[in-house]
Amino acid sequence: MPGSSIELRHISYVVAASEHGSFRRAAAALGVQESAISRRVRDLEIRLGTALFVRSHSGVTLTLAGKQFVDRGRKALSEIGLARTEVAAIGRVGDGELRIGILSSLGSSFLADLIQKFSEKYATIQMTFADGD
Amino acid sequence: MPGSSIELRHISYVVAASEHGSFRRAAAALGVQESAISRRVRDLEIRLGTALFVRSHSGVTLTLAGKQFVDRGRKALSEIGLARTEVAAIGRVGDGELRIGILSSLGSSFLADLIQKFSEKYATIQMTFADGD
DNA sequence: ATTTATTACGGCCAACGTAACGATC
DNA sequence: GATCGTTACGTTGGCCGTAATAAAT
Repeated sequence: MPGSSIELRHISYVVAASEHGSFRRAAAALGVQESAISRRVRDLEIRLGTALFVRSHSGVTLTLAGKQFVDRGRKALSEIGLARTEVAAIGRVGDGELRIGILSSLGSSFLADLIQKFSEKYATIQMTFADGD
Repeated sequence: MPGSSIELRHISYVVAASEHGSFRRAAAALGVQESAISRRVRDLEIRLGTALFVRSHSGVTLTLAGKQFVDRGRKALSEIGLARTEVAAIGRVGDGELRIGILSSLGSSFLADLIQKFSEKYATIQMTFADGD
């Protein structure tokens, strides 16, 4: 049994290999060993029941199934990339704008309760606790 | 240092938690322990730099960032699901239609070479080797 | 008492790096 | 010799389950 589920790293390997036309160059670009790409791709092909690449001594070429897989895989990777940037942007909204002159470690539960109640109603609140400056 | 990259399993946890409104019920639905969901989500939040859920004693609720993340995450999961079914469909095209009266173990290299040349030109060929019947 | 999330501990296995191999150019 | 993919071996780090903790209903 190969790995139990398809993960984004596996998809990255396939996409990189398709872009570079070779497991070797894909591995260099991703900073891993060539054998890692070879094994991940092979296990993925076993799980899918279909070859994704045709191997030759001059590199690798996508099969028809491989092309479809790369199309979908790229979209999935793109969605996650967008998720990261969007979430990071939201995380920065209001960053540093609210400053409360209490150290959280003092832990008067009044403030904690207040914030808790507030955050339950407005689930978008972002809290940043600074210890020093 | 939490895990080094966002993976599809982590996204599944977040989506399930958002659908069930609780880490506990999400864990039951996915067949894992509640602590696994709690840890994965926490590490993901650290990596993203933003809370995805507001925790309470009655369950969890998505933050604004969490909603965005779930939207994108669902699309990514959907793409991978489509990739699987499409690739499986392609893998089955022509299955069993080509039968060659030679056992691959006999290994006359002529046939192997022929198939290799053919598959280099038409990268969509699917090969199935049967030993017996 | 039940339901909720969190966290420390120990173990497992998926994935990796290293290294050796076979094949082609 | 250089480039390409594959495979065996040993290791490690990410993830999990168990179990204990804490807070609220």
